[in-house]
Amino acid sequence: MRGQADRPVDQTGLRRLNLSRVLRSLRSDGPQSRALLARRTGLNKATTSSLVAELEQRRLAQLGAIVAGAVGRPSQLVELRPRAVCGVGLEINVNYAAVAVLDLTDQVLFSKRVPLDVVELGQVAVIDLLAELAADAIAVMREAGNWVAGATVAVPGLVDVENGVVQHAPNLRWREASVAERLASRLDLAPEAISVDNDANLSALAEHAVGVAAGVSDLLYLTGEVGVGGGVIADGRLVRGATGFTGEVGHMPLNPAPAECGCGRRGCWETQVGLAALLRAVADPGDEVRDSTHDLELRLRVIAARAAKGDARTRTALAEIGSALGVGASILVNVLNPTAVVLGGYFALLGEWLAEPARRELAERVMATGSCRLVLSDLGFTAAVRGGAHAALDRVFADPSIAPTEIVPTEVPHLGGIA
Amino acid sequence: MRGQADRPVDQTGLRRLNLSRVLRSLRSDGPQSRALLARRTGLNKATTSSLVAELEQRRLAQLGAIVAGAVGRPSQLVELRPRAVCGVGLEINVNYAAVAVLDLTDQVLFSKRVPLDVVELGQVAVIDLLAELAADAIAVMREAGNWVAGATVAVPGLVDVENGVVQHAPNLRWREASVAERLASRLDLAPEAISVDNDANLSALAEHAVGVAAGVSDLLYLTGEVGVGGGVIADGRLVRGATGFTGEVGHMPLNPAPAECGCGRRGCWETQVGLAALLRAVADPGDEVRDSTHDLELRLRVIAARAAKGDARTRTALAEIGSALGVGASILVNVLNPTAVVLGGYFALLGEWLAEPARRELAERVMATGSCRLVLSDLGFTAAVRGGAHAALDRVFADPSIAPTEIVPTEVPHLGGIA
DNA sequence: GCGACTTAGTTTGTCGATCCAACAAACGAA
DNA sequence: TTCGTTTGTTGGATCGACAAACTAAGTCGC
Repeated sequence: MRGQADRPVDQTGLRRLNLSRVLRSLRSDGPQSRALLARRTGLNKATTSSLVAELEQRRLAQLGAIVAGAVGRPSQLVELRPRAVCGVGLEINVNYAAVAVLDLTDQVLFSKRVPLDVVELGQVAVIDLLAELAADAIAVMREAGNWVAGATVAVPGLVDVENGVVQHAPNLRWREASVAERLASRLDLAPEAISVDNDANLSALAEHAVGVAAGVSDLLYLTGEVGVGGGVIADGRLVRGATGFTGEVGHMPLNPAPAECGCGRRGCWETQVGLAALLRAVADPGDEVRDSTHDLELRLRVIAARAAKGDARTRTALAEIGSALGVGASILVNVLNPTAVVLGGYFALLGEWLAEPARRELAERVMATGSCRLVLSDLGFTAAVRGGAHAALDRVFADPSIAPTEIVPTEVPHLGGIA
Repeated sequence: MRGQADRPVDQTGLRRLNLSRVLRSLRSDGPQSRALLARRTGLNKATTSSLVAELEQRRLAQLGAIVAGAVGRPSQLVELRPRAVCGVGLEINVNYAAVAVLDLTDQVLFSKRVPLDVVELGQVAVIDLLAELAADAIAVMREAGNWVAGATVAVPGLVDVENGVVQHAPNLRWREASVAERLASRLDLAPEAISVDNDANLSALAEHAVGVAAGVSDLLYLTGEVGVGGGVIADGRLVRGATGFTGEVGHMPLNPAPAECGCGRRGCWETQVGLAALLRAVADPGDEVRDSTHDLELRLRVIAARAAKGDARTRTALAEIGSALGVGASILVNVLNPTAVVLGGYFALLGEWLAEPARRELAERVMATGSCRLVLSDLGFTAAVRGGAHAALDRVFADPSIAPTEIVPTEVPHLGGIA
């Protein structure tokens, strides 16, 4: 549900493009005067004023404080308008569904997470439940007078982004699920405003936009879940690959011990650093942390607590997994040469014990020494929804003219009593 | 020597963009009528005519055959103009320097290759020699009335593309070489028309543009030289990474036998599939193919001949290297999910024996089964220069208005004798 | 062989977006 | 208080694309 070509062919297209330039400058450079905005965008002062006026009417920007103190006429700041235009991020995972709504300033306006058993419920019921969740959030937003720019669904699996179809999500046991279509029929949103993407991709976007790697234009996101997911951002753009498989890093054949993997192959990286490998390494069967009926996050905290206490087995296991993580990451870093590797999912939760061994391997194996740092995500399990909301908002930043204009009561000028 | 931001801010910028759209459509869709061009670009017929006229004046396009036979008025084809505007590709490698000049239709207008010992000559002498080579080519072009759009130098090493500086080229023993600057002072070209890039990157561009993977927008290029180089194109764009190290795939730690690598580490992929590994595997010391005073291409042909004859040692060695190539490639394919993997350098020359074992490993290890094919480059050792020439021409495709207008004698309309 | 139809390309006038230059507004500095 | 500086607005001027009407040049059907 994307894919219109770049088409600034006529003057209105040019206007769209310049509106976008100004809006994006407000996002990346913060509040600033129209004069500065003009210098930064290379546009004329007069044009900039006109563009800002239009952004105001579309409720995307607003005039703020007046800054005096310097030589010359004081300037009035232009800033992104909070709580007026928002984007909806949705997520389906094995154990839960979630929503988050962000505004243009990346403020969270709404957030909800419900546990559920996706495999048991089945595709249709889950999507309908997600639609309800989304509809609620959208209703709340509209009641508050906000305009909803769009919604993006994060799914752990292979997604045909163009058509909004989940092609294969092994952990959900889904195949060929037309998520966007089904959602569109249940939500009061334009079809092109609804999209679906891989969860690691969206998490990478979130880290790029607001997380620990904000503004980094080349980054690699690695998340430890049931599998191992990867999201790649190169030169500020998400890399999806020819068929959307980019980031299927869990199945790199790296494990020297040819352990069997769920994918049918042997020696996959996942068999070293996946969640199953972690649990097997830190505890025997029957241990509470291996009881999958318990909440994953709680079990991970138990593991973290044991490591903190100095439990030898736990520490050794985490150190080994950290090393394996570093070895795999070093390969990716040599190929992609990112500025930062961001660890998410359980990697972030146990990062305190995983990061150091991983960094050691990286330092030893990476060619571009010193140019890449390894950091832990602080978005936790909300990275995907935030990324989704951000992706939805990106539609507005790319083309601000899709935002509706406020119906301004056209100030009929008083003509001194004449009709 | 690049990096102006995207700046279609005013109407002339819009015009530039539309000129580019038309020109690129001519490249990708071939000769076509103005009416069809208008439908394809989404521009108005009148606008398209005007744009084509300007492209004609800049000698980028020309009117060609008239196509009749269908209902309606016959159409006149518009096509890229051959032999009028050209780009220069340059290459420095360990044993040779090379030039190639291409026109807009990818025709080779000039080509030359001179053997030399780069290490012995030293930076300054080599660059000066390259400048001479380039100056000759440019002189020939200008004599023929052609306009030279720019020149791009391919270097086997890490390049700061922005500033045209070779930061480190181990095989050349170069460090911090201001190639672009030095070349600019010796060539009659604008500084911004001269750029430098990694040879594998440019080769990947060549394969993307004219080679076996023409038009493929997600591809991985792997070249076997002294080291192993990689070039990544994702979504039609070259991926360079944060510091230009993208494609340093030779040093992925994959070799289970921890053989020592030139980089100081152990177990690098290069120690399995690099040229040194090949030569060691196929022949004992003293064998003619290991005599580095001979031309590499000839020695490779000897190896190919032995394999063709059925020599057991050669065949076994090639099969093993092919497998190792496949294992490494599978990792990259899982990460990047390209449509095609193109093998260049010595991989292509010995491709007949390397490809099959490599394909077997790929088939076994790649997640996105069936979506990626492995092919051999047919550009041989000219891939880098061709890619360079293409990169130079890309400046024109991106902004046709940089091409000079032909001085057309402005037809003063006869005003019936009145002064 | 002729008119009806179809498609290619041009001409003319209009619209719209940006730019430029002049100007008003509001302040600091001397 | 005056001068210089900077912000933001106003009123043409310019330029590029578009729409619609028109000319050109063929095919098709009878």
